[in-house]
Amino acid sequence: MKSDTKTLILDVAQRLIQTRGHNGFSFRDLSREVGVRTASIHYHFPTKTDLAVALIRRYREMIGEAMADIAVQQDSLGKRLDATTRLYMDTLHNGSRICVCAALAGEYLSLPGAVQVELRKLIDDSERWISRFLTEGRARGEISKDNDPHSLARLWYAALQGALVVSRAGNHEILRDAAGALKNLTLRGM
Amino acid sequence: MKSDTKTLILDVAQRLIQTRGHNGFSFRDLSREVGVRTASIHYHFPTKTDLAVALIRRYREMIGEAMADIAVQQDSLGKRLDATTRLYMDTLHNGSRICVCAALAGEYLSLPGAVQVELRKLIDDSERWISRFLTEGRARGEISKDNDPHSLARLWYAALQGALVVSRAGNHEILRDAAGALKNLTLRGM
DNA sequence: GTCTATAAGGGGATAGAC
DNA sequence: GTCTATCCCCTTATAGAC
Repeated sequence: MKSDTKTLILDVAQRLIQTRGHNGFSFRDLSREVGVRTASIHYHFPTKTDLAVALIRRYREMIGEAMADIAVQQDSLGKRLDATTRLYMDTLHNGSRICVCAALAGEYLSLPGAVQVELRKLIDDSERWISRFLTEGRARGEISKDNDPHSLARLWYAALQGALVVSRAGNHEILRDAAGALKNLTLRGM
Repeated sequence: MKSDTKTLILDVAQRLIQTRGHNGFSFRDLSREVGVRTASIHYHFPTKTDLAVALIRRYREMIGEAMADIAVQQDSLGKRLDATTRLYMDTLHNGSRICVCAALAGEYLSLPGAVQVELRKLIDDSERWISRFLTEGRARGEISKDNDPHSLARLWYAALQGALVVSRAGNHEILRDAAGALKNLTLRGM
């Protein structure tokens, strides 16, 4: 059993960050939900910064695995973009969560330096995965050669992150509409 | 002189929300920067919720005026989208701020109900302005009739908000690249 | 690994003097 | 309008018993 306290703390902390942000939860909140005292949480993660860093690192690995799965299971650009969009939709529909990236980036200038560093790695990684999908799709003629896959990847990533954030506060249809419109534009005429 | 304490409090609070988020600043922070004691801030805004609500309301008016100016000064869809993009770029380059919308939406589930309500109004308003630009542009034949202006407006708003958030934490070129790519896709072949 | 107890400071908010 | 003084609770974090 690796479903021990340490893992449970990370699970709960991640959900709290995705719903309330880094400054929106405390060790006390964690304590209540995990079922141990705050001192026990400090045993596993000496400081809140240690916890946040470990959490982002784990999240980055999870995203990496999910995107690698998509790369293996989906053979066309259209399907890969759909699957990526679905990944974000699932996040939103799982307790109104947004991506850890957008949640933390929103309060970026209040974050400890070590957390900022991990966050940048998460963004770089995620952007690279979408960039790879677009580059491979372009090589296979699935989108116009006029497109710069790197800029287009940044657009996709920004749009997905932003749609998640705005959808939660506004209307959940925004994510579906925005992603649908972007897919149409990306593959138009192909 | 309307540049009184109340206005100064709103100015500083807005900057702090745009850089650190709602849970990332305190009355003490305001006190230091405005130059009055926290009790004086409570005189102008009894609770932090009152302050946030007033601030979003004012921000919404400012955005409305800026978008109305764009509607008057720019006569083509391309120019209007460029001017809107520039509005967001200016925000990012003014002390690494993001839009009040994205800053608050990131910690949505930790916000007081009254603040959530004001935030939704801000999102609706902003989306409507972009939707109007796209609808008018479509009627003038500046984009394909295949586009649904409403979905496209949601894409534009999500992309701009997300690009701002991700750019600040990652790389400021993301906003330029994402907005450039989206403009190309939107006007492609026209 | 988890607990109790506690430190030292920050949080929003109020009463009442000036 | 702004101040001092204060309330009461929450915050992260540590020491040391079990």
